[in-house]
Amino acid sequence: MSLHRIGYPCVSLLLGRTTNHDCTLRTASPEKLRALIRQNLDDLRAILAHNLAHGWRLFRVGSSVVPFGSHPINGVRWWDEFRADLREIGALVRAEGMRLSFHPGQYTVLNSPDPGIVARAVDEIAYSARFLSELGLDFSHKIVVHLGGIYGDKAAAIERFCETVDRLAPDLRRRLVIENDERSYTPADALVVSQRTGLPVVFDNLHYAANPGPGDLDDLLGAVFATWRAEDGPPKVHFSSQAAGGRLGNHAADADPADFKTWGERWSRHGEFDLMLEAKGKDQALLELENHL
DNA sequence: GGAAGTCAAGTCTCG
DNA sequence: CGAGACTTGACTTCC
Repeated sequence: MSLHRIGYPCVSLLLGRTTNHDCTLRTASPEKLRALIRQNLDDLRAILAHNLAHGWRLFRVGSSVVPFGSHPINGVRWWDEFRADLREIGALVRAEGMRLSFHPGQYTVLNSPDPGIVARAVDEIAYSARFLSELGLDFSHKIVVHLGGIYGDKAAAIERFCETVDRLAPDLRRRLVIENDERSYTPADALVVSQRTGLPVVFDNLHYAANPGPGDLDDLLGAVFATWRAEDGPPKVHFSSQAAGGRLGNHAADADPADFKTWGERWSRHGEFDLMLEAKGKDQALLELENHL
């Protein structure tokens, strides 16, 4: 299998640590935010060391690593105050050939007809990009976003997404990658946007199962992998198994080894890739999976 | 200390 | 047109 790096998002269940400690807006204060950032960076460092010990070199940083990182309530100059920690973590990542990413949540919508929503989405991208840059990481360390809503006219919605991306500062645009989702945008849609914007495409197998759209799977995968240029690093994929008995698209607690083998071999036909396991069981599920291979 | 309620934000569907 | 789902863990409050 041409699997290069493997990893999981945000939380280590094995260590009981997370990069997502946060607070409510109501109780946020500079002192509290500082304490949370400190805790998140400490946990990030511990998680990366633990991951290395297992040979896991891919990790998604939680969007709350700096709580309210793109919100006006957070005026902490975290890039100054935690410079030493950020540099140390970044040096470890580079020295060990690890790859980090962000994946902002459902509220980050770059193609909304509402300019205020788009502006806040751009702020969230800017904060995430800044975090990776303050670590000293190159543009292979990505920010993964979905394309957003449809608003009754997919062609117009895609057009708005592309225009927003075209207007982004280069150091933000070069961090951005787009992912197919489970109800609105298929891999074929993401490829159209990629051709327009130059953004690489992340292929998610479970979203594909729920919302395959047009196109032969192997043709799609070939085209998706080809969207990654040298400066972007190897193609990234998201893998998860369907939860038994859950709604279509629900992530299972664990990775199904047969499912993993099928998709792993399918992806391998198109070249080397990095794989993010999106299971509720996080690194526990990853360990389980490796024990069954 | 455990249990229940709450949380910045957006979009879509359903009643 | 308003309410709830989506997805979701961690915090906050209550007892």
